[in-house]
Amino acid sequence: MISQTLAQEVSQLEANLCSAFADPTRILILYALDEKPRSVNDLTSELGIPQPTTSRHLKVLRDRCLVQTARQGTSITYKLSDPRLIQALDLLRSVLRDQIAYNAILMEEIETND
Amino acid sequence: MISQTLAQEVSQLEANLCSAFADPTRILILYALDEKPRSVNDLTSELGIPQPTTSRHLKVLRDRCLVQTARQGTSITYKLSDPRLIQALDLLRSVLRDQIAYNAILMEEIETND
DNA sequence: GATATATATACGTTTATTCGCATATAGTGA
DNA sequence: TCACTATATGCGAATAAACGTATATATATC
Repeated sequence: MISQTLAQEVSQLEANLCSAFADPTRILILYALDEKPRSVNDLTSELGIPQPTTSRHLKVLRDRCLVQTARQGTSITYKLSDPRLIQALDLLRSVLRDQIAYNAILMEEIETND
Repeated sequence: MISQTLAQEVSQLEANLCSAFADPTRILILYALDEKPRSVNDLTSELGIPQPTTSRHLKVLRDRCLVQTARQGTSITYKLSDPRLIQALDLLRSVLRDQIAYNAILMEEIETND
């Protein structure tokens, strides 16, 4: 039995952090913010989604301290709070790439044996 | 406007992968499997959860190819399919640690100014 | 101070997730 | 083949997420 409560507490926090990644729009937002800081309006027009949707996704990221805000005159600029977030996402993306490559090989096998 | 459809498709896949991380029990399972491969029963008793719960969480991981299975006699051994999954989780955990450390400093500041 | 623009929130609805419990399925070994 | 054990699934209930539309808040400029 792995030491309970502490490990559970940590994994609870970690899962909560990860739940921010469990939405495709938020992934796009994070990568966009990694490229350069942007305002809500910038993100809204670049992603082609309604402004309230952008705002709500940003709130999810803000609540978990994944982004930081700074008012720039009339607008608010969001930026990534930690580059490791993108490092982690890139790692997962590389896993994804290998999975797809593997599936492609399987597909070829099937076609060859056909 | 960032090139749509392709970027969207990728982020959709990535979000789907990440949704596997959005549950504390699955985080515990992944770390346990990283330590060493285990059967469903092993995980069930180590995590202290009902067996059907273990099985369903494993299904989520299996559906996303995050774990691999091998029958060992009467039981089924699960193992991590890619070490990068833990690398990514560790990165996020380090972000979490820094967040907590930062909050601790803030707390001290408040107490000092009190 | 009033208006305009940027951002955030409220509300209701729809869709996913999770869980407990019961039960089904599938290998194994006699 | 039959029963035993390990694993998986079905079902219903409870909880949480996401979205569209409307609206509120806040800063800036006149």
